[in-house]
Amino acid sequence: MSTPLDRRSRKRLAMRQNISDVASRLFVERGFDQVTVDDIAVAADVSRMTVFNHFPRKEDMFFDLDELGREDLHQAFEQFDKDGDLQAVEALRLFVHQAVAERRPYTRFMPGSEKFVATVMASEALKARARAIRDELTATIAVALSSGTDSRVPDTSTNLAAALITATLTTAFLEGHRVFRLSHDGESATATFLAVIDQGWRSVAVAQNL
Amino acid sequence: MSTPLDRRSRKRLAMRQNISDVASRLFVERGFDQVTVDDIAVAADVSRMTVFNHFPRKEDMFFDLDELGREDLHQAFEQFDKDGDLQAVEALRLFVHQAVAERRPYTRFMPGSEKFVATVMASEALKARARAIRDELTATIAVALSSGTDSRVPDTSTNLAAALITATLTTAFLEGHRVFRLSHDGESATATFLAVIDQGWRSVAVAQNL
DNA sequence: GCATATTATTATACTGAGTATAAATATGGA
DNA sequence: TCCATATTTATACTCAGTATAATAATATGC
Repeated sequence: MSTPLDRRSRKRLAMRQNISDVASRLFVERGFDQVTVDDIAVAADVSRMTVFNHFPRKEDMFFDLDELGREDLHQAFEQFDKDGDLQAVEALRLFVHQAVAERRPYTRFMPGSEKFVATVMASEALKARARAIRDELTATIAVALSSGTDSRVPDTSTNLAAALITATLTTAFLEGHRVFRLSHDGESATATFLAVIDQGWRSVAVAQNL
Repeated sequence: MSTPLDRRSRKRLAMRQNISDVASRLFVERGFDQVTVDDIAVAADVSRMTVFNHFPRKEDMFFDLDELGREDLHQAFEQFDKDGDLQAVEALRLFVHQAVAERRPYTRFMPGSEKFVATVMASEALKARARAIRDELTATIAVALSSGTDSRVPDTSTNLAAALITATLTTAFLEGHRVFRLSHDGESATATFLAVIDQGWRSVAVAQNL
């Protein structure tokens, strides 16, 4: 998966990571909209243009996309046979459960992630980016669900299923954090998260059966 | 509902409408991102600040929110008893069917609306605003669904139901327009739209029954 | 090592959305 | 007409994002 990197690539990665880290710290401390790109450049001790060289949008420094489990998702679909939509949908549900069991970062409800979520919630720009990522995820899932079918391009039922799945994932995530904010109990937050997942998935199954 | 307006209010409304019309025409002609607020101000023969006085965001000139059926939605809920979620959900489905039957603007699939959708699709900024409106709608529906219950504040199941409903509405809309783009047949586009609605609503019913 | 091509950083200048403020103008009521 | 309240306007600003060209760092061929 990962080839050994030469020095240039390593330095580039390190630069990128440093900018992202510095920016994320500032965002959490002061709020996304209260931090300018100049602030970040100064704090990271680079020029403003270097920041934009690594991150085309300010929001990208906070949503470090590759960390959010996109590659995981691809793996999830590859792990299972896909000769029917229903199987792929169930594979996805199992993947989510597995991710929780393995305590992958994006499935954990704890003070750290609470601050992350709070920072997103406090900024229209970050919420907008989160919504865009959500829609990209819907498209990705729709394509994945249809890759096992004849047409290869998502039909109406598949697009509906993908939209319902993403809606479920989003709600599970939000409700999990809502419970955590109220209870400060990661266990019950996770339980809520998985309950929403399973409840939503049963709905998708209905949509799948025409 | 509407009180008779004095001249000042009438002038204000007319100014707002004119700016919105001029802007929308330019957006459709050239694309949202190819039109600056200055362009709009010049075309409407007002100062730039007047434009922002009536529309805090550039996107608001294209999404004339009150035209998109928000008040209709409130009416939809008021028309029905709400002593249980299931009834409110069904009321909403009937409202959508009724809106189609009455050929309300936002349920029509025709060349005019095709250009509208194409303009939105061609602009990240407009798509972002559409997503934000979608989330607001989800919250509105969640509150409406829970207003008949004891707690009055949406619980987890209600939030999931609202999210599934919005996902269904969005998919129905997009699939309707996709069919129309392919077939140029408003009838089959509408049929697809309603089919997705009913399919999605059956899913919601499942989520509602725990 | 040295010359050369490639890539990364930087300075500078620009566009365009959105905000703040205060002056000027229009409207409504007495 | 006089006064109060809205509305429009000019001006100046902040900040994200883009374009470009110069400089610095790194990789490669010799």
